Amino acid sequence: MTERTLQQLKTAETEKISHLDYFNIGISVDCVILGYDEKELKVLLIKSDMQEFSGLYSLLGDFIKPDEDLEAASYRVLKERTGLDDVFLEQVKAFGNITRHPSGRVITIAYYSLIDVRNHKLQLDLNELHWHPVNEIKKLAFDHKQILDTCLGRLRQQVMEHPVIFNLLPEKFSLRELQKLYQAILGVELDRRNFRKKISIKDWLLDIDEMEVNVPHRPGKLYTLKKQYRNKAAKNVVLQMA
Amino acid sequence: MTERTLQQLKTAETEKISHLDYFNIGISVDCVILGYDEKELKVLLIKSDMQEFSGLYSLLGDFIKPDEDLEAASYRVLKERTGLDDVFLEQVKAFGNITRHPSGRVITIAYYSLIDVRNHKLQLDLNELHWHPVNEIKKLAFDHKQILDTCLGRLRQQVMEHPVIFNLLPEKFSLRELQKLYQAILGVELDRRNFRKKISIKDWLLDIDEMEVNVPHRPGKLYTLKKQYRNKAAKNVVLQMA
DNA sequence: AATTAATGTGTAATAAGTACATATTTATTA
DNA sequence: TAATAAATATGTACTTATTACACATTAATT
Repeated sequence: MTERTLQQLKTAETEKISHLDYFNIGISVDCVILGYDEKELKVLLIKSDMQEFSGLYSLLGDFIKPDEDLEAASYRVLKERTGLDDVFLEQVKAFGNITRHPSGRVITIAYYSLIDVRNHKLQLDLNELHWHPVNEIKKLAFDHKQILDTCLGRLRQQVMEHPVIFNLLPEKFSLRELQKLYQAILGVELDRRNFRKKISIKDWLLDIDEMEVNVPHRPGKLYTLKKQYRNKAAKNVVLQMA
Repeated sequence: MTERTLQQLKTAETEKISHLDYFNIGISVDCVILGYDEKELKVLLIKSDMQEFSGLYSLLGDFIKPDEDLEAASYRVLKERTGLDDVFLEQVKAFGNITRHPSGRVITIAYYSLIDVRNHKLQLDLNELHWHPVNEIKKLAFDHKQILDTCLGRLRQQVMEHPVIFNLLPEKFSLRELQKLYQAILGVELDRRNFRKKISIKDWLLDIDEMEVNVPHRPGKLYTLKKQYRNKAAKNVVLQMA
């Protein structure tokens, strides 16, 4: 902020009209909540009942409260919608086209969140929330398709560099499950031996000396993410990037 | 945005108190305007005259107008402050801690911009703007040091992947100049032969069959960035990432 | 007992990254 | 004008990472 803008802020605080000029922009957060289930990457959506978007789904979001940090607002949306609070969440980008919201000017800050669907009990029914396979989504309300695509792009960018993908898996998982998940996110087939070599070089995993159970084939070893890489808070990820 | 939040928006529009609840957050853009001069990476700063930050410098920013796109706001700041309009600009991150602005709640969206200092005539004197070597900056007003560091991190991340660095150089440049700039940004020494190999593999450059002049040593060849990579608009970069 | 569907493992070939030295060119200086 | 300074231009051996690819083994199911 600069001198001149502070000047403007002070002016805005004393004059009613200026105040409205500078403060009638709404600010929201929107969360791309991703889960992995039945071999697909899915996103949590709610049906839009806005006339403009009838029949379309939208991301989960809410307005930011004046006394609420950005991260707090996105965690609150998650908590309110899913009941979860110990989840991975990272800011991706602000979206602010003038026309993006039919009811007025709303700038939104997009976050993406990764959730282990199997392990957490979500309270989906209460809110008419549903998981939708990301690959089948053609159109969403507002600019939410663009937000979704941007967040998926960020996820793909992060996934080979940082151990974020494990937030989508249960604590114990096999290398097959992990590889399938990478393939679902990256949209490519990976060679099994090369994949295992690559993962083992990163040294993220701990062999816990347990085996898969209830699989209709030879069970694989189970692994877990090493403790030092378990960073669910967005803060940690942000620090890594800086 | 969801049903419930739209509900809230509509409520906010009709009730005075709720309106103030949801709309008394200020939104600004702040620009990390980077230039390269005299072998150093520099950032354009203005002296803060807020009491809270006396003696400190701050980034260039302004409030977003209700009828103004985010990108338009940051381009406007650049244009007003430097007179430039054909520059590289990319959004990095929103910063929204409750306490980040002493005068009230202000969420800011940070952009970074890359400018060829030698080629553009900046109107710096009018605004009391000055270039500061980024390596000498210890403290800035607001959370601007954190914003600067985050933007520099983003720049470092981009610089080997995408041809953005050329926005800091004149149209024609030698490989020595390019290497010095990479070194300034990345903070490392690079081997000259390996650097040239790496750059030539990327196939970004066009040999224009000209030589440096007025250098106190053997002149090097001059190169220019191939036309297909000249993307100054932030839009293009965003698309690449998605 | 046979079948199914996985697991677990290694090597050769190619590509990319790193470390490193010498002859050449131009401007400057003695 | 000869010597010096400061850079340019260029290649190879070594190491590391990536890719392509096949077979014996295990447990559950039929």
